[in-house]
Amino acid sequence: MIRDDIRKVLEDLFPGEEIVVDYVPEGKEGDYYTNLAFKVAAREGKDPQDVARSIAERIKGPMIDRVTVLPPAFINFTLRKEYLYDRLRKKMALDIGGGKRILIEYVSANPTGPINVVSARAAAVGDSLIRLLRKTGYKAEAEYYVNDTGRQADLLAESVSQRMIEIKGGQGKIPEDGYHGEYVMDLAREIITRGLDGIDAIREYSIEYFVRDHQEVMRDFGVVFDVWTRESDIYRGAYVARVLETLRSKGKTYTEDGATFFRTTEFGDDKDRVIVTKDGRNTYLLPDIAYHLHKMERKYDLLVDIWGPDHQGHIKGIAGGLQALGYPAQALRVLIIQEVKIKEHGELMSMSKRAGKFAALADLLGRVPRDVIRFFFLMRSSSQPLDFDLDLALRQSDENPVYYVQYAHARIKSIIAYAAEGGIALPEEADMSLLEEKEEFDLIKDILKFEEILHDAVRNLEPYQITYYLIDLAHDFHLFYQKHRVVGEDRKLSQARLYLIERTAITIKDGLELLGVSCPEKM
RNA sequence: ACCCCUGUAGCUCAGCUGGAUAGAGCGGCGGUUUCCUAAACCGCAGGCCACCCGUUCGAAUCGGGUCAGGGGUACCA
Repeated sequence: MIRDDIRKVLEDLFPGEEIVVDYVPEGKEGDYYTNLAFKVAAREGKDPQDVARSIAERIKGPMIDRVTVLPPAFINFTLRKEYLYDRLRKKMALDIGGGKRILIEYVSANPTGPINVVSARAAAVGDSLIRLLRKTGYKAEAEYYVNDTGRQADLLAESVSQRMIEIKGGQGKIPEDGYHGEYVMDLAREIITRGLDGIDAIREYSIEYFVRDHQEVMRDFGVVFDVWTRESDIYRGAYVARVLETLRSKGKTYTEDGATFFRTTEFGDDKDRVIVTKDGRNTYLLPDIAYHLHKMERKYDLLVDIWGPDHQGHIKGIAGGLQALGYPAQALRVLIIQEVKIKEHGELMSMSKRAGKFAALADLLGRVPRDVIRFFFLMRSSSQPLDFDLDLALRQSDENPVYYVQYAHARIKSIIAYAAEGGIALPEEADMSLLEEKEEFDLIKDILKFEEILHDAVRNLEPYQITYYLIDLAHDFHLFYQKHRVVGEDRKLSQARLYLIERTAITIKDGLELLGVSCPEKM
């Protein structure tokens, strides 16, 4: 990385100093800057600009063409052209992970209804993270957890069986906290047609019905999971019993009013949580801790959970559970993805399961192309609530940023094809010293920046940064295209520019790939 | 009452490990095509970065408080 190369030069001059190197804002001289002089001057009580000048004189590096000091005391670096050409020729150093194993669990929607748009956002983020981590040298696996047992499964079965009674002309009564959605009717009809009866058979069929549904919808969304783990497997493997036993023996539980409490307050929770109710049922927390123990025993270097905002309160319970079992706090990272609202005709639509007609991902996929959905979901930081602008998403024009990026790629491919027709093939190597225009350098620097963007995205586990980068890159390409002809009289120059735009196209393609968005050759 | 997220241009949002005149897209207004895709490009207008106090050479960014919006606070998941 260029950023690190510069940082190393500075670290040699100031060992142990925490050095910040960042991009120079548009319109200022230089490419990267450091604020080092401010810190040194503050510490030594000297004039920052004097300090900056004396530091600038001592800076030398093969990548640096010019060092400029700008008030109040910025030290700016202009990169050498030859260095840029050279970097462009080289492969990017993308092995960040060194083969570390990371498990990302996401979506994990209960098999009691269709997948909603918040889960869809988690799917887009999770899948993109998997792609990003694999690209950067991690062994990343995607996992979907299926809650196929417990109270919710019972409630679903009960709701379905009551609907079956209604369909048959009887008087059904759905439990108050049961499932009232229209989809339960469809399921009830299907079960009647199949001639199934008895609550166990109904439960099993209903659960499998939604597991299949989730698998299909995820496939349609282009999201592939490596492992589908079931809660029933966790029980069968006696993980639940083991967790309970371990917590007890370590004194992390106590009994009150007949219920068993786990001392989550020891791990920063605001109150202790029940894990076994007074009538002897396990709450969700216990099997969930057991599930995480199951993950841990599969030997991952890091567990990542992606949850919706409604699960915020459970972090302490799970994290505390793992710590109580002897695992370090850093072994688990929980990402909370904020909510999604669909906006149509300027109005936000309710996302409640019953009221919202686009609450289900399958419905949204029926109206908006997959590429657009995924791109839009990845345009915001996960920690930000997201308003999905349906009108903009449906516009197949310049205003839609997905097409803006894809178009840059298609345009490049078209130019390359045009050049080939005229007898100028895409060169393996080119004389890059012919590239001297500002727009050309901007493009080269953009391409090289990709490596830095990926590093940042990995560090923050935030793929949305890639989305912004791609819009930026596409813009700089379009700008270059507007000002300069690629295929022209000068054959050597044409080849150099072809090489440059091909590298641009590859970067766009790689970037879109990380987002799970397609990259058409023609538009 | 407590916990989490948020408050930046008319709208949707970047920027927040503190740094240079606060950026982009959309919307508004005005331009660009004898030429490789106009799904493009350029210009103009538009901001007490919610408010107050503090830390600092320096605050949209960090800390405390206030106000406003959303979500969560089950022996449900």
